[in-house]
Amino acid sequence: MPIRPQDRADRRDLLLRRLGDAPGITAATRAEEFGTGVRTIFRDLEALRERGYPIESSRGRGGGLRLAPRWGLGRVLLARDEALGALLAMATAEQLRPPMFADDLARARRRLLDAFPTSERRRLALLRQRVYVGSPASAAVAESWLEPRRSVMRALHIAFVETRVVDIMYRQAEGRDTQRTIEPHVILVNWPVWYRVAHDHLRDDVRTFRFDRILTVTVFLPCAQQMIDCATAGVAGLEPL
Amino acid sequence: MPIRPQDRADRRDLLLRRLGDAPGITAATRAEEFGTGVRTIFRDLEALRERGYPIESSRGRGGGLRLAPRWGLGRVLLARDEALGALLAMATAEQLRPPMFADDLARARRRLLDAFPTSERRRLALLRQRVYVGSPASAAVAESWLEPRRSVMRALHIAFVETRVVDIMYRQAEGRDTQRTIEPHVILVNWPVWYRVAHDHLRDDVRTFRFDRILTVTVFLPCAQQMIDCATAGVAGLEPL
DNA sequence: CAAAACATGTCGGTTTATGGCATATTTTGC
DNA sequence: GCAAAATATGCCATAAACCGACATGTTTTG
Repeated sequence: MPIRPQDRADRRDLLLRRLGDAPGITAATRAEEFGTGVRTIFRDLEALRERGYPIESSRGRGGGLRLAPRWGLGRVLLARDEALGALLAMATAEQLRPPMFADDLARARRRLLDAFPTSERRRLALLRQRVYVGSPASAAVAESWLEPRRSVMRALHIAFVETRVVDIMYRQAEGRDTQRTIEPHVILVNWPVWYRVAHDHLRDDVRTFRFDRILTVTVFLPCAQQMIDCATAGVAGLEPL
Repeated sequence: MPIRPQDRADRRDLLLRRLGDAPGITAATRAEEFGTGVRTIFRDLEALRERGYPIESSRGRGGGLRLAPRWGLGRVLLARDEALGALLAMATAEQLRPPMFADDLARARRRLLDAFPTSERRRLALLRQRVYVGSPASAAVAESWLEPRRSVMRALHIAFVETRVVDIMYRQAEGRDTQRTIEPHVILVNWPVWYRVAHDHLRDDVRTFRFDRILTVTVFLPCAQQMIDCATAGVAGLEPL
């Protein structure tokens, strides 16, 4: 079952992954596997090592090749939204002050940020400081927590990472619904209740809004004075420009 | 200031990033920037589009190229430990049941897992289920929380992801120190206090251990009956095989 | 000591990538 | 409406690279 990678780069990526997957295979076997010459495999190994992958080899009978076992992942390809979700999750976790993996986490966050275009990097770097984990909700408050609407959450998510101004319809504790124009600043977790801390334009004050009490969201698009009701229309039209 | 990428793959990655960074540049400018022909740039564009990157172009005066602005990061290169840290953070954040970015997060987690060698993937996929966020610590307990030792945490981190058996020296609430042989199962966060839930071999029971009360850690290495005191010797010797 | 494996050098043939040119198409400015 | 500017595509000769094969050296194991 020889594999035929399309590209040289392809072949090298594949080889790297195989080396991590199944250690101890000889170069000759790999050559057969990829339908190529042995020399090519060694050239690939050289190139990979030059790129910094710690490929180990043992000579003699029973020898073979392997990628140092606790090393390198191949490349991780994340779509933008996935990377954003990951960043937010990492920001949240960091707020819990994990004693165990904090260093690795910080480095991973920086790497993830580096993958964003420079124009966004600065903005997203601050995102971490906009998530807070507070003291937990009282039993009574936690009791009343409902699953928030997905469509509302999608819109709030975007408004949060883009720091856009939104109009929301908010159901107050007494049951009255009011319209607010707020500037989303900060997310606050009083577990299991999630809040948004925002500047309320109407009251000119900082208030907290429970996610599950936000009924509809309207995002203001700065570029076109356009308003798109994200709660009903989805977010497809949100591409700026 | 022409840049000279080493490789064709390199050049294409660079081009992709530039397209996201600075939109609206013309192909001719890019060619000059990379010290290559215009034709090559167009070929690169073709290849990148084939790979699925939504590169937009506008013709005519003032036209140019750009990557659709909210799209694709380039490749994210994470070292193994960084990826593990990210996974753990994401697991922790997921336990908080974030209403906002849960979907993206789950997808990102899967992508990250896919980058691990198949042998580890299954094991790491279960890692998510071994992190719990419980009800928060009482004021009295939170008050007594100390910063745990870094060296201890490093060792515990490894023992956790590898599910190794460890010997610990544990300081009980009354101040007595006892030696335990425990099997690390689960991490429990009663914010801000982090616990390890583990099976205690001596008592044959499941107990919780506060991170800040664990004084030393000794990790058992299954392969060589060897024991390495990670709290003092670091973890360099932990490479299995 | 011989076999097995990694590692490296060289060489000729082949493949591929590249750059230049021509050309079509779309958009914009005048 | 025309010229200029830009994307987009095809073709081709050439230069670069890649590759396989062979030779050779080195390390490890039985």
